[in-house]
Amino acid sequence: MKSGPTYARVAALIGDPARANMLSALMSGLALTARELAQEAGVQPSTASGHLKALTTAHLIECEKQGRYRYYRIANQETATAIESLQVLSQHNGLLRVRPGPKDPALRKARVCYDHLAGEMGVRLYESMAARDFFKVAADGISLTDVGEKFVYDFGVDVQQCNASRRPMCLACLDWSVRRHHLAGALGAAMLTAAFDQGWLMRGSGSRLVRFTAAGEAAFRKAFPIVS
Amino acid sequence: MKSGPTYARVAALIGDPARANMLSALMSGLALTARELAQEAGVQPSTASGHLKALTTAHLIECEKQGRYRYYRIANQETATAIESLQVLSQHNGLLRVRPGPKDPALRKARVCYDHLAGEMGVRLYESMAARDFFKVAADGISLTDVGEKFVYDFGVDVQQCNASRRPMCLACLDWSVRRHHLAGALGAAMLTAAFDQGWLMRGSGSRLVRFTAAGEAAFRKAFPIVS
DNA sequence: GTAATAATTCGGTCAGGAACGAACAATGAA
DNA sequence: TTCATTGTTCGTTCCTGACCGAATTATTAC
Repeated sequence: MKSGPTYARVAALIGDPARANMLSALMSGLALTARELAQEAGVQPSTASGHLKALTTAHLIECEKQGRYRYYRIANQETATAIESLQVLSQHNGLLRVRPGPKDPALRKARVCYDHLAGEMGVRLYESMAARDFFKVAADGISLTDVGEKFVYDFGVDVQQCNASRRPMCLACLDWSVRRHHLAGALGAAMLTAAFDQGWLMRGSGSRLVRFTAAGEAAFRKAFPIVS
Repeated sequence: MKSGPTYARVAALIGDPARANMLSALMSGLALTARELAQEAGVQPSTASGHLKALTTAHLIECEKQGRYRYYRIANQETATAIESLQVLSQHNGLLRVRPGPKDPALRKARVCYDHLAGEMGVRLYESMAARDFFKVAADGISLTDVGEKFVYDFGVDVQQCNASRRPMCLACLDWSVRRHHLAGALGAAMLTAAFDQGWLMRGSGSRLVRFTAAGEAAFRKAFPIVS
């Protein structure tokens, strides 16, 4: 019985540290370029290319060409579920390291996912805007409606500049801490910048952590009410 | 970033073909000896010993000493869940091999899990007996009550001989096809043998498949009614 | 007591695959 | 056009870890 079960190959793919680092980065829901993933894994681009090819042929990730960039992302929900269950398993079995106590709820509440807002507040922003029909859902993604465009303009976002960037305008990014979506893409980044400019929040001690000021949180909740 | 995320180590452990073969065998819910697992993996006992040590220290499996045997089993539900999700992922992505069409439902209905009955009929047997208080649940496992002992005696099982064997008498074995329990252990094996002796069922074409005769299925359903 | 079996530890061999650098192809910017 | 940047392929090096066999320990059978 030389060859193992079919799932052994998949587990071996996830089991390599470099590839696992790439997958972890992609678990943010963002699509990243090959170079960014090489950086994330701490290997040379040539090495990363081989890993990305292996992951792609196994259908764990998929690739989208945009100009000279290649954006990679998690291919399907099954892959995300498998990685999540492995995370759960390693945290459960690794009795060594405990989750940070007071830091964790703060991170769950609000953090930066690369350059946009994630956590509960990020989910609130997305769902509040979605409930008010600021987004238009198309086959290739989501985009702003007219009223949505007016809203983000009033919020302090230069819509023209967002459109000009090569980056996808709007992205619905799955939030793995709360299992719901938040807003990513150029618009997500621009809105976070606008919120910073208005003094609503500041970067916290950790690299990903952001903290709302008291007045900023009140203003945020008013600007993004929960609409049923 | 040389070292990967914590779950990479777990995935790598599962990713080795020999270890994956062992885990697959243990996913039956049975506790197996080191030698049986070496056989299952197709490696020498010395090699298997190293694998088992690695899996044990990672808390993926756990070991119980009984005389000169060491019984290994899946350590916890998190491990089983992770392996299951990897199975799902590999089946979903491996577009190559399709599940056998007509064979599958028959296997779901009734099959042999090593030496006892599994599948829907196995679950029915266990749940029917449990509903009639034939089992007594203790901290270290389940055992027969007095009425249960009388029942299996009438069924044609030599209870004395079952007790004499070193093997655990009763085991509740999780059935991965229906996510419910069926009866394993010495009693499970003896009851399957008794059912064979009564001519209720026969071994099917596949090694694990068993088929009920029409009369046998009727008698089985009468002997193990669904009690609410 | 001796023999037999289960399981582990240790030392040595060897292949798979992860890493890098160099060269090349593709695309966008000057 | 020329240059810069992204990403891939190829050839090479090298190290981890999977495997086996022999020896050792522990337990049961005779």
